[in-house]
Amino acid sequence: MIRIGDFSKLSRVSIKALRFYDEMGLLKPVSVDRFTGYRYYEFDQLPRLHRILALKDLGFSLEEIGRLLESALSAEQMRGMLKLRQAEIRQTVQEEAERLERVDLWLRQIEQEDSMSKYDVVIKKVEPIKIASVRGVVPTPPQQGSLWSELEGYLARQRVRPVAPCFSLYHDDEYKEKDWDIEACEPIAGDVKASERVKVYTLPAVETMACTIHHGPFTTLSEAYNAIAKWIEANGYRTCGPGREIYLHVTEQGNGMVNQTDPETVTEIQFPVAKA
Amino acid sequence: MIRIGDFSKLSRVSIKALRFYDEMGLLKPVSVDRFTGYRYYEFDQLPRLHRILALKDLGFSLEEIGRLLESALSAEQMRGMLKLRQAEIRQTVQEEAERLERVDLWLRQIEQEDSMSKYDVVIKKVEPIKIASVRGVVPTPPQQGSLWSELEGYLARQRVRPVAPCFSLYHDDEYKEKDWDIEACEPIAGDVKASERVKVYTLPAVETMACTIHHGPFTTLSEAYNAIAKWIEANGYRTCGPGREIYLHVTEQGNGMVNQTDPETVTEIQFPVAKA
DNA sequence: TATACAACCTCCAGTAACGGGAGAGTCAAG
DNA sequence: CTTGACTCTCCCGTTACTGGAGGTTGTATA
Repeated sequence: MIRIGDFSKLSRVSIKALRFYDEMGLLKPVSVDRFTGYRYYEFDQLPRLHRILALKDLGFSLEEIGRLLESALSAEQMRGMLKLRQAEIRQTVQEEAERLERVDLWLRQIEQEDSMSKYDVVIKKVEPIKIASVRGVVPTPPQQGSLWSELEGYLARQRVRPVAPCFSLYHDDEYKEKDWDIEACEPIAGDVKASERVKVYTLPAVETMACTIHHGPFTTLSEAYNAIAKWIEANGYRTCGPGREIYLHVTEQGNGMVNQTDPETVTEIQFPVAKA
Repeated sequence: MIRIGDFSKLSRVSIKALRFYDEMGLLKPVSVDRFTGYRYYEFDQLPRLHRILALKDLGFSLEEIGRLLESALSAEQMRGMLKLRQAEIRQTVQEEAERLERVDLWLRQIEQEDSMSKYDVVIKKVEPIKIASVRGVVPTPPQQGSLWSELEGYLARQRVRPVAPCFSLYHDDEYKEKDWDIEACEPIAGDVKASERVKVYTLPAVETMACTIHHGPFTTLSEAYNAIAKWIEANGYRTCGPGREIYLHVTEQGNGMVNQTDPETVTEIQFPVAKA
C-alpha cells in the first residue's frame, strides 16, 4: 500500500493526474480510506498506469483509453481502434503539412513585396443557394449591365425580393479578351416562375471554396483575381467550376447603373477548388 | 450599417464567433447601440475579418492574431511570427509522424502475436538523482548480491536511509555471457561520506528515457528487455548510456537475500535514448 | 393597433486534461 | 505536543467557441 505521493514519484505522473485518472475510472486506487479519503495504491498497478501513458502517447483521449482498457476488449477491436487512430494521425499530418505550405506562401509574399498582401484567401464551405439568373455572352465584364436589367426587371414584375447579395458566375475556364460567358444571379426564396431567359434553380453546396474580399472600385478587381489565382496554385489546388463575383456592397450612379469607381465598393471573389 | 445576423451570413462566420471576436477586441462593430446593445457592422470590416480567418487558418491563436493585427506591426515583426509558426508546425508534423510510427508498431505487434504485448514503453523525463553506489564486475546479474551487501552495510553504518527505490546500472554496452559491469545504486538525501568502494554523486537528468515495467519474477526479466529493445529500435532511437533496473517492489527470503522467483516483484527497466 | 415571430441581447454551462491554489484535515518524527 | 510534510475536496483558469435559458427589440402581418 503506497500513498499517492510515493506512487506519483515512482511513476513520474503528477498527483493531479492520478486523482484525475481515479475520477475518470481509468486507475482506481486499490483502497480509499473511508474516513480520510486517502488513496492507497499498489505496486502492481504500475503496469496499468504505464499502459495508460503509452496509449496517451499514441494520441488517444482518456475516454478512448477507458474503452481500450476494458478487459473484455478483443485483439480485433484493439486493431480497429488503432487503425482508426492511424488514419486520424495521417489526416493531421497532411493538414499540418498543408498549413505549412500556407505559412510559406505568406513568407514568400512578404519577401517579394516587403509588405503584407491586401488579400487574404480562405477556404470556406458554401451552402446550396436558390437563385434566379440570366446568362449571356457580353464583350467584357463591365458590360454585363444588360443581363442585370433583364433579371431585375423580371423579378420586379414578379414582385420577388432578393434574400442575399447578388453575384455573377463566370463560366469561361480561361481568360478571354472578349465575349465572356456570364450569368447574373439573384438569390431568392420561395417559388418563382422561370421564363425562357430567366432560369430558376439551386446551386449545389461547395465544400471547398477559395474566397477573398476586394475592397475598392471594380476597376482594380483584377488585383484580387491575381492574388486568389496565385494562392490557389501555390497551395496545390485547381479551380473546378465557375468563379463567383459577389457584390456585397455597391453604390449606384444616378442613372441606375452601378458605380464602377466607388472606392467603398466591397466584392467577394470565390472559386470552387479541389486538390490538384 | 448591417446587423450581426446579416454580417454573419455575408462572412459565413457564426454570430457566436463574431460576438467572441468583439469581446476579444479582434473585430469591434463600428457601432453598438447604447440602449439595446445591438452590434452594427460595416461592409468594409469584411477584409479584416477575412484576415482573422486567414491567420486562424495558419494556426495562430486568437491572442496572437490580436497582436498580428495591430497596425503598428512592421513587416519584419510579421516575418518573425511567421518564422516561429513555421518552426512550430514543423515540430508538430514531426511529432505526429513519430506518433504514427508508434501506432504502426502496436499494430505490427498485434499482427505478430495476435494479442497485446505485456510491455508498454513510454518516454519519460528523469530528474537528477543523488546516489551512493558500489560498482564491480560480477559473473552474471543474479550474482550481484555482494555489491548490495557492501553498499547496504556501509549505508547502515553511516545511518543513512534510502529516499527512493534502489536500482542497478548496467554499464556494458553489449550483451555479455559473463563478467557484467554493474553498479548498485541507492538514492540518498543530504551529505554522505564516500569511501574507496562507495561513491557518492548525482546522476544527471535524462531528458528522454525509455521506460517499461516488468511485473513478475526476475527470472522472466529478459522478456522486458527484449520488448524495450525492440521498441527502441523500431522507433528510431538508440541507447546512449547505461540501462537502469529499478527495484520498485521486491521481497526477501529469510536469509536477507532477494527472492528471485516471487511473481509479485515489480521492476522498471530504463534506457536513456536519443534519436539515431 | 395588436400580435406574432424572428432577431438580438447577456449570462451560464460545457468542452480536454489537467495545473494552481485555498482551506482544512492527517500522519510521522522529534 | 508541536511542527511540517502530506493529503483531501472544491473552485478557477486554460481555448475558441457551441448550445441554451430567459429576456428585449424590430418588423411584418392581421
